[in-house]
Amino acid sequence: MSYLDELNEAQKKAVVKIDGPIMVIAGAGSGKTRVLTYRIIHMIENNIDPFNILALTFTNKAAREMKDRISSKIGQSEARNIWMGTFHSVFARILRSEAKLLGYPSNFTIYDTDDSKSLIKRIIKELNLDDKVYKPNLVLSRISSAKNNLISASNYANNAVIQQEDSQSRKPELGRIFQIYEKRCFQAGAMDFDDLLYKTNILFRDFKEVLLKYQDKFRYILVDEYQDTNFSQYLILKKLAARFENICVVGDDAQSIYSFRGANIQNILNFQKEYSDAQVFKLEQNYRSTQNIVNAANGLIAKNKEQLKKDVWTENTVGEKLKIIKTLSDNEEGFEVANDIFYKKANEQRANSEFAILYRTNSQSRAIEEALRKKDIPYRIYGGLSFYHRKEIKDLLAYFRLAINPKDEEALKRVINYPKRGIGKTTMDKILLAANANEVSVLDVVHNPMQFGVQLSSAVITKLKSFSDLIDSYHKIIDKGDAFNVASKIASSSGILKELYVDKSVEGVARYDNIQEILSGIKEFTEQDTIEDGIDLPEGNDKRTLDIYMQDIALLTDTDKNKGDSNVVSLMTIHASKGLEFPYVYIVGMEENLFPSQLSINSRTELEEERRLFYVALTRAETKATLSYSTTRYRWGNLTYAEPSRFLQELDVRYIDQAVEKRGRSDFEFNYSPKPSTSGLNQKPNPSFINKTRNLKKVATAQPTDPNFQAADLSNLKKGDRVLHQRFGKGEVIKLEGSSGNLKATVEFDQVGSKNLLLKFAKLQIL
DNA sequence: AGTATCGTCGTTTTT
DNA sequence: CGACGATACT
Repeated sequence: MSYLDELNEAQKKAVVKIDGPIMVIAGAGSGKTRVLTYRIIHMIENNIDPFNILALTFTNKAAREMKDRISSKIGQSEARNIWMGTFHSVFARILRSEAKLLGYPSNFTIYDTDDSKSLIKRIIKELNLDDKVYKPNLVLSRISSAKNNLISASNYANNAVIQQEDSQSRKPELGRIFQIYEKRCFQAGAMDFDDLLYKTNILFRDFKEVLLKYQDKFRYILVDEYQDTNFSQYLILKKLAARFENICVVGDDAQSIYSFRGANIQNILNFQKEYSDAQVFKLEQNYRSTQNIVNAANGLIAKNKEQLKKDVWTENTVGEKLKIIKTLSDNEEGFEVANDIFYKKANEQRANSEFAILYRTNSQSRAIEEALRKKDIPYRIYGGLSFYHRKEIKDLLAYFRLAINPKDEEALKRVINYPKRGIGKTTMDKILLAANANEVSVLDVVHNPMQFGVQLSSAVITKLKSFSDLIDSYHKIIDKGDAFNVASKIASSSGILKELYVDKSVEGVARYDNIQEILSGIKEFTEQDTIEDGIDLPEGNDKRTLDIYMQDIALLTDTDKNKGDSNVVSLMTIHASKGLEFPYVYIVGMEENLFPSQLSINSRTELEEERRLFYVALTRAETKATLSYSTTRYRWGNLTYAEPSRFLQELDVRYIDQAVEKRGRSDFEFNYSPKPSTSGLNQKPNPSFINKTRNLKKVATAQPTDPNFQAADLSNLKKGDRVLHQRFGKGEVIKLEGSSGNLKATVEFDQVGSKNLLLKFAKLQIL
């Protein structure tokens, strides 16, 4: 029983109580993964059959790592029988084996967000609706949240309250779009991400014997990151656990950061109400971070109202205080961060892999990357545009998808004219229309357009025929060989390889390389003996065919890819950093309207979520956290002013290196003249630095800066005033907002359009 | 049918 | 800025 000695008292309690409903509230860095792992080991040591254990994690990577640890303690032959994976991958697997009951083929396609969006765009167009009113993104998120709350398309369309809501927002057709969307997915043999959960609920609701089967199988259920589950997931768990009630959820309400995806923090807050005999254990000792980091994070999160009480503490050293870097541009911010890393590496012999740079939005990575490259610091971006989302990869995968599931409409649309086959837009419009009218798959129509009343020239019909023959031939060989064999056959005979090979441009070569990379990935898959997503092959099925490969990667994200333990600096969004830890963490872009995001600052709950996000970011750091902000930043192509984030001021000054410069101080001005700075690192550029590093056009079109340009007293500025700005020229004030000392004006400039200006920065004269 | 060019619009965050 | 769609031209 040596493994129990590796746990503290609280952890031990959470591990040894095997039966009944249990909630573990695990503070950041408190050994949550260890508890989950040891708990499973403990269960197996106590003769619980691994076949009866279901462990749900947030990422496939987390599942794989946990499985590896368990394997190393109890052996792979036992560990492999545990069902372990994300909600999506586990229930996708169940749905595949029960698909027939729902009228789906077991090789159904999983539509990713791009597929869903493209289908929605198509439907909006077919209905002749205005896509400025029915924005595809908005429609998709409406549908998504409906599904996550188990509202079906027909429920949605027939619900009076929803209807009224949608009419009021001038979008009465949302229900109709939803219904068509659902129908089209079904006809294409496709489920989107939300369907994987939604249809699981339907399956368990409508087929009691199926539910019973899985209840009986999964007698012990463990859920990681419970704070980020949504209603649909909650209900699946509730149903599965109803019979034995051996459910253990682990999470931290302070780290709930996925409400935009339907995650409902109430799930964790209400667990005790749900299971009245639930035992609750709290893990409060932090093993990860220094006292300064833990204390700073505690003080911050205390500002949130809604949370379970806990008291995170650490025995670690006090450590260095948090450092705050102020810069004058986003480029300079990148420079300072790269510089800091450079010196830490040199002076303290740190490895690249000890550093992480975290940001709120993916677009912030650019400036950072540039700076790291200049300093020759190797880095890797996690998340962002995933490998699997690159155009050439998606094109090739679309052929695979179509070969596996010939009804897959989105895949077909993608490749029917790539490489060029002379099948254009008009032809496709006719075909899609006919497919819908006749309720058959698109490929059926392609195969025989006349039969469905499509008028086309015989030349086009021949082209269509040869395409559908091609797909048919792929479909026939899909399980007639190993994945690599079939994949390379498709890659070359479809013409994709050739298309990219002849393109000798830099991008073309890169694309060709990417195709080679995915093919060698498939080769690797063909040769390995277990599947890397944390779920092993169904018993008795050890064929390494292309359709199994596609199932394997459909739900993989970039973060899941194991790119070796190469020694590089990690760049990622804060969301992607959840669950990770690094000795040195840089959190960049600590600015109002960026972090917290401007979309969140008007609602208490959303602002609290941003604060939790900051909490997550801070608590990734083991040794030192460095925060940075810039007073200006390029946003969608033009320069904007930025104020330091309110979160900086929420940090207790006792834990930071240098007092945060309070907003409203006069030395915050953009027109900054070099003067002694407290940080040393901060003082370098004058404003020209900002322009030089950007494109030269901007400098050329800008008004020359007049050093004698004086700002007027703006305290009497009001709406409708005409003003003069030294760079933007003349304009009219159309809006004023904010409190005095912090006033923001929206000015419609005659030449350059509308700009938001902070009056304490902007040099304006009233005309 | 295919290509070139222009205008539009947007951004959190991801399974 | 950059992706994408609509438009106009070859």
